Amino acid sequence: QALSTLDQHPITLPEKPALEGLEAKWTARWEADGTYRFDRNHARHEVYSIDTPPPTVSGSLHVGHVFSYTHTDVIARFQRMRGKAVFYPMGWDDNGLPTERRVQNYYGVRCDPSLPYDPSFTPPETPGKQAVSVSRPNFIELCTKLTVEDERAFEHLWRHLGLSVDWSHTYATIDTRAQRVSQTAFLRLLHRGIAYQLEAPTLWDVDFRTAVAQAELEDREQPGAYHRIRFARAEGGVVEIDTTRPELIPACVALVAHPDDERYKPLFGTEVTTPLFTVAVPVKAHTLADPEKGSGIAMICTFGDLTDVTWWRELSLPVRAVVQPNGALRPVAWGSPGWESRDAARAQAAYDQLVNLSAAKARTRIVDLLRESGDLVGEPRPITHPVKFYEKGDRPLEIITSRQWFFKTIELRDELLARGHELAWHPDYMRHRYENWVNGLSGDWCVSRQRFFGVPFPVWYPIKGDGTVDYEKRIVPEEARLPIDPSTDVPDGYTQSQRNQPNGFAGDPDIMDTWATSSLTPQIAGGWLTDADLFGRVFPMDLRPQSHEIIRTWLFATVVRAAREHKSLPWTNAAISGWVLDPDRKKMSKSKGNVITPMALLEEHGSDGVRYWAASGRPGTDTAFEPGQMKVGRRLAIKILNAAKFALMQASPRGAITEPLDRGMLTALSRLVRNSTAEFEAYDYARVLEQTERFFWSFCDDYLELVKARRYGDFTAEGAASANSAMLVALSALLRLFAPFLPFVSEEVWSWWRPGSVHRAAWPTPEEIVDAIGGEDEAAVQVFTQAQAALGEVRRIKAIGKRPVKAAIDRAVLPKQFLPLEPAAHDFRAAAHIRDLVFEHVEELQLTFAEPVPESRA
RNA sequence: GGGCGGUUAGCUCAGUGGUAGAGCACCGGCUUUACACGCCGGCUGUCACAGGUUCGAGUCCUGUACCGCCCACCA
Repeated sequence: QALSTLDQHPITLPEKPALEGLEAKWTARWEADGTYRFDRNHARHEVYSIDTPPPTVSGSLHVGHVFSYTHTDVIARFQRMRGKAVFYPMGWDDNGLPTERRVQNYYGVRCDPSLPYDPSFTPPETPGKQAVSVSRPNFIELCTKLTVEDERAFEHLWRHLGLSVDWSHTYATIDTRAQRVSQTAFLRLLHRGIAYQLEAPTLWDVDFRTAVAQAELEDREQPGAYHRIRFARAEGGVVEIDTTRPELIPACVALVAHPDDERYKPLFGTEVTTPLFTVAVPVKAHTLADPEKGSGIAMICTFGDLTDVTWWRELSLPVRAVVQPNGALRPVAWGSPGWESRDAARAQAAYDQLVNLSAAKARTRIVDLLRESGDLVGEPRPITHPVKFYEKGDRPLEIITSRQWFFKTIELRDELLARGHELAWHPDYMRHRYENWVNGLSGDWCVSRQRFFGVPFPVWYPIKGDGTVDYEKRIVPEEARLPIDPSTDVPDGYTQSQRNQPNGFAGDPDIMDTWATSSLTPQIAGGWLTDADLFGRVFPMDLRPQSHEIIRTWLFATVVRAAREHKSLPWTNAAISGWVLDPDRKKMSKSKGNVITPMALLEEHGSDGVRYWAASGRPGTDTAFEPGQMKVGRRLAIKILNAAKFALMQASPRGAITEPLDRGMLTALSRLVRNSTAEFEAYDYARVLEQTERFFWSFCDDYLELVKARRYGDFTAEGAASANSAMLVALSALLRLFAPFLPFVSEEVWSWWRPGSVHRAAWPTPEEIVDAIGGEDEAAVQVFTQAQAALGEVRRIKAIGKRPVKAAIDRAVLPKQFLPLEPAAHDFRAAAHIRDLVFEHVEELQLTFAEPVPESRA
């Protein structure tokens, strides 16, 4: 800011500046003043909009959240100071299994979707031993009630951390608006044939009893064992297969080997008989069979793994399913249609020992049976192998045939790759994860879950006269009716009494995958459907901040939905945060028991101190949890208080900035501002902090120390005026450079002498700084930088005091380096902390100042 | 098996072809009138390894090793 404007405000300094209490003071003030309120009276290009990740409120916030949300806030504050109207909403992810589990335990209830809504229901005071069954709407009410309390605690923490969120723009992924967006988008996809229903083998969690999507899988290395099993050949003899899942022998529908495998070529087209159950199954050829694995020939079961599904589909095999949704083997009447056996009595006798056992228990049992029957060759050979798990599950996934909703995504692959290319990634290499995922998509997106707390599918089905549900004839509501819950709401033309009756209707029992709703966060937060004016000003958004492990889920799904609904990207930039690692280099997480309460950290180190540590983490880079860095940040904040106090405590006289040291410092500062702005534009906030901090410490330790005597008036009034004015110009710019990182201390110091909030002040420009000295002063920069270097040398002379002074100066004060210092010589002579030693020998120094400059350096 | 990062001081990490850096930790000195929550100084390096390009490589290229993450078809 120009010198003249710096003169316009009175300076009010506290006796003893301190960080304590700044969070409470300024969060209240910012709220009262609406400092971070989004002003929608701006066109799209004047807006910077952020698709804030909605944290899962049923969990607790941990230091990883503080880390990544600080990154977003730093960017938001920068953009705001650059003059953008920043749209920075906050969402709460309260939709999904984690909340559901928490509510069940907290209130002692269980959701039963067949029950009618009870408006007068209140949960028991203390959860009873027996869970109380409640309707889905009642269950959702309890979820909402509990999450509201969680959200309050989260908001308090976020405010204390200093997030510059506009708290009038909040949403929850289960709230009415989100449900309406989610259901509307679903119905539109349904009408366009992009959402479809299919009865098909699906990955299934037997504990949660729900389908899960490809994106929610993880592989875990599990102990297992190869079992070599004999199948009887029709013409006599046996064929041996290896399997890790012998309990699925009753579900075996074929054997398969590679078409080029000479060992098994003679068997293709023949039948073999399964052990124990004596079922005749064909031997087939398929290229997915690996001759190197096991005995080279595999058993196909319905269904042991995803390869089984592929074989089953491509080889047109029948289904013989034994695993139930709860993971136990279902009762089977051997000899009945589909379960034909050469010896049904023997099959039944064997199977009766397995029925209703879990897969793991059935495996143990069948091994005994196979051993007794002589069909087990040798003993099981232990191995460890990757097994697919639901990421939140405890038991391996099964594959169960069920009716599920899907969104077509495979057909979109090329467009999705193009969108990923179009998106600006920070850091850029994160785009590979997305491309990797899109290229590896193996099926359409299964979006239905057999759970309760979520957005229901807004669909009913007519029931035929014979009482069967007609899934082909869906009944869907008008968009204007949304959101609806088909388990309690009644379709037009029906009455409640016709629910689940012949010639009546049935509601779709499922809910949507949590990503099916959270993939619409830009639409939910931006007011799609409800506030077209707002939506037009914020969408597509500017920034999606998120962590890298959910690129394949949240980021991917959001890109899919925007491509479908808006034919665009949902945002132009994706900023990917790394993880916080504990001292063992492991990701900090609740399960590992190494999580530190964020509020305790903020109280110990101050929000600015914690933010300093967080903002030092570069985009995408995993960062060690390091309280030491928080202490450093806290010290920096304290230093800012004290340096500002020094600059402001005797801020007159003021006047033209004439001294070379002052002019050089400001020119260097203008270059810092130029670089910082470019780095911030490139989302490299950590570098801005690092370089600003470096400049600031030198500003304190070198510049302020050198000009101290001059500003106190030891020389001329003009010299003092030059120093005072330069310090004010520098302080103004430095405070604004620090403001995105250290919002509390910056605001505190700003309030001593500047009007308004620093967070609404204009981001500094190189021009405003050099304007104060009438343009860049390159010669003065040399004085300034040489002064910094020379000061270091001079300090060493002092420290080496025991050596002969002449030798020390010869070593340290390289004459050629000192030439540009002559204009600052009086500052050097006056600098208190070096005066005592060095300038006893001022004669020597003056001699060195007089050395001519070598040609090579001129 | 495929992909992506990383490897620099005891620790955490910057380093954008041109004399190896910062902070922390450690050791020593200093009540110095903004700050002892401060200031000053010191110690600490086969820049993972091997080749190559270049006048010059921590930096660019090739390969190897190790660490981490993402993905993949569980016989």
